Amino acid sequence: MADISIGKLATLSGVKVPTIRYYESIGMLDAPPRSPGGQRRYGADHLEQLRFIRHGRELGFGLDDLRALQDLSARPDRPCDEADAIARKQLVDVQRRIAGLEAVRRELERMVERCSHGVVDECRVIQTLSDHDLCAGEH
Amino acid sequence: MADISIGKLATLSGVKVPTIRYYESIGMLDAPPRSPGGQRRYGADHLEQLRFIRHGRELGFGLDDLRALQDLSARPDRPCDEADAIARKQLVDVQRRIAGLEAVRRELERMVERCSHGVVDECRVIQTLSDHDLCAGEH
DNA sequence: CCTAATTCCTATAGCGGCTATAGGTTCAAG
DNA sequence: CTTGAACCTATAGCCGCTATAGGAATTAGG
Repeated sequence: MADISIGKLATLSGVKVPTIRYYESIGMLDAPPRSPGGQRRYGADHLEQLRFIRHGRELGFGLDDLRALQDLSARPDRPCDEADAIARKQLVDVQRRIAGLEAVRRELERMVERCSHGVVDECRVIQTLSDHDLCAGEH
Repeated sequence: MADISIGKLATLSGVKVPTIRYYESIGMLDAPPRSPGGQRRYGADHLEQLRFIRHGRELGFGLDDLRALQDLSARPDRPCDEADAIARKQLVDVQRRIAGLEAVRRELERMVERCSHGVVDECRVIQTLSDHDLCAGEH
């Protein structure tokens, strides 16, 4: 499991090659040793680190939050309040975004349902955009 | 309702001053006439145009879609199929995003609920990020 | 009418989180 | 030993703004 090329690491982690280099450049991923010719050679620890980042990104965490969580995971004896707080903040944020998108979804459904498939002048889609008062609720 | 300054237009439309200038710079908003000193002077038509854009943005449309919808609304005798298609595409996209966020929300709720409020080593938040197998579903 | 505060102007850079391109080097298979 | 794939760096671009700097114009008050 050692001396993995960046391409192999990309396949194993599901993170694209340029993204891996980007993570290294901003200090999210430890810089690996290099081959004699200067190419990156990763180990199992890098794969683990990258999977942690990827999983966090899938859950919508920002890279700064993930950096904080990474730092915490390196100190296993510290209380986990901070990690908990970051996750809760993320949950609240996701809930807020869902609520916003639900309102948008309802409005779009209304628009599309009422479209008469006639000409633009009578089109509910265009009308609704022009006049917010045609909307059912706020968004 | 004529000769509105950019600041007033911002208040009336709910779009910030730099954003209005940005919209003009990318051709989303018609360039208004200028005062003798070179300041922008808007009319009621600009306000309407800007409210259209703002409303569309609130519904999550991209600026390219809004440009297409703007063009359509200028041709009231054309069939509204295209506007309908854009709105439907947007609805599908919003539904997809909601579904993704719901999956994320469930996972975050699980993480947070199971946090024992102990030390990092036993923290479900960190553990789950490190090991995707601890997740209930895909996301 | 003059001043001072506020608003306005342009141009440019930065945000997050990548992604794409160009032009070159190294590696691995045959 | 050759070829072609994968690698390297550096830079620019994506979206939709937002912030900053360094001025010029406008407006309200005295």
